[in-house]
Amino acid sequence: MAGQHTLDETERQVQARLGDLKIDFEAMAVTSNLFRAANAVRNYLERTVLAEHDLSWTAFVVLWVVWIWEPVESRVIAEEGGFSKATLTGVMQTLEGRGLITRTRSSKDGRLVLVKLTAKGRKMMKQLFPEFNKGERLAVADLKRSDLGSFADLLRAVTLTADSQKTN
Amino acid sequence: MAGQHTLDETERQVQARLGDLKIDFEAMAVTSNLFRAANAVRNYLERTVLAEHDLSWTAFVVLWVVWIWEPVESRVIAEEGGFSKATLTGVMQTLEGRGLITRTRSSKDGRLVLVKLTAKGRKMMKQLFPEFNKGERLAVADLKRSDLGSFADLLRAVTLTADSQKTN
DNA sequence: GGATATTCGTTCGGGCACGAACAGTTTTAA
DNA sequence: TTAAAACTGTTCGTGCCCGAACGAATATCC
Repeated sequence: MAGQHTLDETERQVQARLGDLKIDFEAMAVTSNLFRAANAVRNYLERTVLAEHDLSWTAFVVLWVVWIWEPVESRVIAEEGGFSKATLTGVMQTLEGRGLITRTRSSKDGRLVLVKLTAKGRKMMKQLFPEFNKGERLAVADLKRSDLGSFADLLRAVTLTADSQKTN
Repeated sequence: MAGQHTLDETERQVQARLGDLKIDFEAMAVTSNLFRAANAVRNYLERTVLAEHDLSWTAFVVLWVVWIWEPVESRVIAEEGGFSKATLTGVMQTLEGRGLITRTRSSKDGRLVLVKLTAKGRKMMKQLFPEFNKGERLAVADLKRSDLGSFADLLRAVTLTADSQKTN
C-alpha cells in the first residue's frame, strides 16, 4: 500500500492531466499519507488486538471514552470519538446487546442519555487496553522517540483547522 | 472534537483504572490524534468538495487512482487506496452504474480486470481535483510550510511499520 | 501432463457510517 | 405564559466496509 509508484511520477501524471494548473503537492502528500497511515494502523489493530475481543474500531473507541469518563452523555462520546450521533446509536445498540454498556435517560435533563460500562465491560477494558496500547507502541516503533511529541502536535493542528472549517 | 478534557487528566484517569501498569502515553497520543485528524479532514472534504459531486471519500480515491494510472488492475487500486478487494467491488459497481468508469477483463490474464475512466469520468476529475486540492491546502494551512515535508515522512514511516506487521 | 497451490475478483452476511427527518424535552423570547 | 427556537437521541434509507467462502484462471511442482 505504500505505493509502488514514486512521488515524482505521480506529480508528473497529475500535471499531464491538468496542464499548467497549479497544484499544492506538499499538501497533497500530507493528506494522502495521513489516510494511508490511519488506515494502516486501524487495520492492523483491528486484525490483531481487537479481533480477539470481537470489537470494531469504533466500538472500541466508544468503550474507551465511557471507561475513562463514565457516566458520560452520548453527545460527548460522539464528539470525543469524531463520529456522528447516528453512527453512535447503532454502535451502542450493539454494545448494549452484548452486555458491555448500559444506557439510562437523565433525570435532570430528559433529552440526555447517560452511558456507563457494566462490570463485564469494565473487566474487558482492563485487560484489553494494555494490549491495545502495546499495539500502538509497535505502530510508532520505527519513529524516533524525540519526534513523537511534535508529531502529535502537528496532527492536533490539522484536526483543529479542519474542524474549524466544518461550521462555516 | 479536539477533546474538552486535558491530556493530563486523561492520563490520570487511565492510570487510576490500571494501577501501576505501564502505558505508553506518547504512542497513545500519536495514534489517537492520527485518527482525529484523518476523520476531521475526511469529513470536511466529504461535506464540501465531494458532496457537490455526490461522491464518497472512497469513490473519489478510486477515481483518482484510475485517473492517474489508467488502465489499471483492480488489485492495484485496492492496494493504492488501502481498502479491501470486497470494498472495491462494491464501490466500482456504483461508479460503473453512474457511467464514470468501465471494467473489462484482461485478455492476457483472465483473472485480472482492467479499469478505465469514461470521458464523463475524466471530465469530472479535471474539474474536481483542483477543487479537492484547494481543500487539502486549507486543511494544512495553519502548519508551517517547512514542516510539511517531515510531517509527510513521519506519516509514511507509520504506514510502513503498520503494514509490515500486517503479514506477520 | 496432471495434480496441487496460488492469485484474482465477486458474492454474502453483518456491522459501520452519514445526512435528513423526526419526536420529545428544555430554553428563549415576547 | 404561551409560542418559537434550540437541543438530544432515534429512526430511516443508502452506501461503505470487512472477512470468509467461492469459482475461475493461472502458476508451480513432480
